[in-house]
Amino acid sequence: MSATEAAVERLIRIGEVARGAGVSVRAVRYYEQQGLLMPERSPSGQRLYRQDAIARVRFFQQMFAAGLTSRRITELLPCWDSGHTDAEQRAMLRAERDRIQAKADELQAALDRLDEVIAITDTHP
Amino acid sequence: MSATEAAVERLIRIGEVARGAGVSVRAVRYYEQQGLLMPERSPSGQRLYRQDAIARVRFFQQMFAAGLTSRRITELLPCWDSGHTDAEQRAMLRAERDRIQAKADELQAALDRLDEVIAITDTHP
DNA sequence: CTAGAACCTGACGTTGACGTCAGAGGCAAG
DNA sequence: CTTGCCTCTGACGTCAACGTCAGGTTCTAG
Repeated sequence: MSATEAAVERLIRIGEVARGAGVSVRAVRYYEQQGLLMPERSPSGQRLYRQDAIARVRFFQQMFAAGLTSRRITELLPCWDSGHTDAEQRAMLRAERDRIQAKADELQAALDRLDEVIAITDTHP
Repeated sequence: MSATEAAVERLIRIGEVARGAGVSVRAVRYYEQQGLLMPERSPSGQRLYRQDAIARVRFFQQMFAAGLTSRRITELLPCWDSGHTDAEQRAMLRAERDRIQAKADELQAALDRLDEVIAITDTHP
């Protein structure tokens, strides 16, 4: 494996990214539109992604599931990519963390109430 | 306190329900539209709620926060009110419970990833 | 009696992450 | 060459839980 071979990564098309990450092609295009993913283009205009795009999309899904918006993710992507932050970004990170924690607590409370109902209705046939 | 007094509950108007539960008046009307809340009406057409409407609205909020739709809540309200369920309702209860649990796990995973980033960026000023 | 707060019924607007459709081009296999 | 799959760019549709506005009625304090 020469140095030039190491530098030339195998690029993949949008379908492979979508299948790899378990999302739709439409979703991957949407992420680009939101500034989350900036693929190269082939001479004919087709999107060409690096391998790690799949992991990135999975990461986006995880953040979406946690209630972050694509806008918020774009603002925090530099932290993730460079490992460097300013004060404002650190504050945002902590704010999001606290928000997610609060939401997790809400979920747990709802879970407890549902479990109560389930327990009651299981003994009351 | 006579028997008739006990039977006549003090009814409240929509504003009091909304303030008591910490939601908007619009939200309370919306819940009625979705079949979640069926208040009486005064002769002039104003909605009159029983005291427990406030607790019900809080319950709705908790279920919404857990990702249940108003439709799902209406389907499960009989369980909650009567404590009685058929097989289908029990299955729905368990399905919702599992969905919420899965979502809680996702949240925890997202939280862990954010905490990683926070830890790294805090040591990398 | 009157001003202002609270209430009423529609009905259209908002937000986010996509789904879906139309019409046109691109790419490998036979 | 053509068949069939993949991809492209718009652009409109969706869904849920409300927000918001308009125009009118009702209740209540002074």
